[in-house]
Amino acid sequence: MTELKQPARVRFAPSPTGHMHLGSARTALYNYLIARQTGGTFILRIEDTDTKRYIPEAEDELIKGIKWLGLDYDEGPGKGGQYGPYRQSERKDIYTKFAEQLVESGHAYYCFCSPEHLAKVREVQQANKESLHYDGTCREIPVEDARKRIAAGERYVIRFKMPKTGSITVHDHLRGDITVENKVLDDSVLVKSDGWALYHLAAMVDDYLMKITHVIRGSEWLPSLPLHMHIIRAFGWPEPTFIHLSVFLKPSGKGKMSKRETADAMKDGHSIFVKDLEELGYVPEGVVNWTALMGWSYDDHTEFFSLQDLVEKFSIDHLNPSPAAINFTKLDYFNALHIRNFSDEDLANRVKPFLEAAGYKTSIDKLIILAPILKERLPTLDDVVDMAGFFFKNDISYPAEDLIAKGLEKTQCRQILTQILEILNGIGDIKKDIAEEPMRELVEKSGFSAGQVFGIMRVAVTGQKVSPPLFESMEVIGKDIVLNRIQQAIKLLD
RNA sequence: GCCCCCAUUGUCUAGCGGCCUAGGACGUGGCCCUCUCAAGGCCAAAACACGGGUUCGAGUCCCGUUGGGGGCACCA
Repeated sequence: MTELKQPARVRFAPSPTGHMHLGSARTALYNYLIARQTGGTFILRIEDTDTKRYIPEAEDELIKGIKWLGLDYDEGPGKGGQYGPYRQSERKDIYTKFAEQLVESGHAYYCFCSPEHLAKVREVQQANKESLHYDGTCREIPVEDARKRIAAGERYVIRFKMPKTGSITVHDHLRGDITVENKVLDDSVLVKSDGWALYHLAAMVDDYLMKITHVIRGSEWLPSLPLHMHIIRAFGWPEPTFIHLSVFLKPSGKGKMSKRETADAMKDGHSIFVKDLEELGYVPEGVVNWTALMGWSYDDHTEFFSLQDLVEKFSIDHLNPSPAAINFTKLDYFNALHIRNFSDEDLANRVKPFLEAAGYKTSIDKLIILAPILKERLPTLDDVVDMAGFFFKNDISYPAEDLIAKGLEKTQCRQILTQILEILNGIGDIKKDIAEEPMRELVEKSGFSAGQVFGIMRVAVTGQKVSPPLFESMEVIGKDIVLNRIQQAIKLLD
């Protein structure tokens, strides 16, 4: 704890090509945590160099998502910062400059191969069961010749000139040293024929220029770490600490979530997309706690963490490199745990939009009163609609048979209701401490079980077989409406 | 086909050579509490993939096998 830490400059660098999912959320979280923990800087960088896959709404969703999670960034789109711009689409010239520098220093070359040629090469390699790689056609074209062809209008890309021999050792903070033979590495394209840099170049350039100290990203990047390190070393830049996070697997642990499985999860009220999670009634505290623990742990028993706890306790030294299967039931658990932890006011405010979306007219005051009896019963905020909707309706409706308690006849139930009505009518107030005692006496006299009597009463008053505690509920509903509903129930049994 | 990574109960994980007859949590089963549903309490079943080494001693280190995952684009 007394360990001195240098302020980290870290970045979350998503591409705006789709919905923000759990994997991204965790990557963003971990980046945020070490930034805050070290008094460093959390940067948002949009990697939008692929104009073909660009989705205009995606950037907004991304920003909304990380803000919802509570991860505010220090530098990035909409925030500025001295290392901007923070959208790669606004940095094209920078990449071109560095790419040319690589050509100049002999670490890269111009390539004029057509896509058709490349496809054919791949096809042949595939047929021969060889590894797939560029065939090197343009590798040895003298730079002066290449420049002439470019001047003459030929289309070209810039490729990295990967050494043919030797090996490179890279370091991943979770896995240690990884050594690969250069000959299995490819002459990857750095700049496309449309002039846009590819990830491999753009990200390395930006990380350097933005003075990134720790690169925390998904493990799908691990195979290209050797290439990235070659690029970094070709420039002679300092090497950031690389941390490749394991991927999330589908609940069965067999592979990633497919489109189909994602849709099926949604039917169950679960999703891997941040925006869905919000709509489904998950709270950021729960999502953060849950995702933080998929791949990281504090000790052998502590599991409840607020964002602030995580800022204090997170450590990149306790990361787990193995892939983790998503466990939605555990998300439900963490979500419920955090909901229970909310103050009454907080819960009231968070639950209100869900009731309103369901068409109920609500008031914060009433919700604050309700909060204590609701808290324990809400796996998600959305559950408030089923659990507490009856507090906000004028007319409740339910099938008459719900009024007939197990083991009782219709007439017996009707009689009980009549007695309940009498008792409630006779007392001044239906507050719990006033109403409960006479009701218990009724149970005693009737010879039926508390479960039977209160069950009938519950349906009559709430219209539901499942509800928050009866007497507390009646108190909130108010005497007039309670009596009225019981009368309705009696009529229903006629 | 080639390359890389990973490997403790169903799932998330603790474990960094002796504190392990392997700990916690979710889930599951049972009991208690109880006006329903929850919440809470108690209890139970459930794991070191396999085979070789190294060591006085291995879940922990090394090698192999198997299994799983990821990557091999003018995507990120």
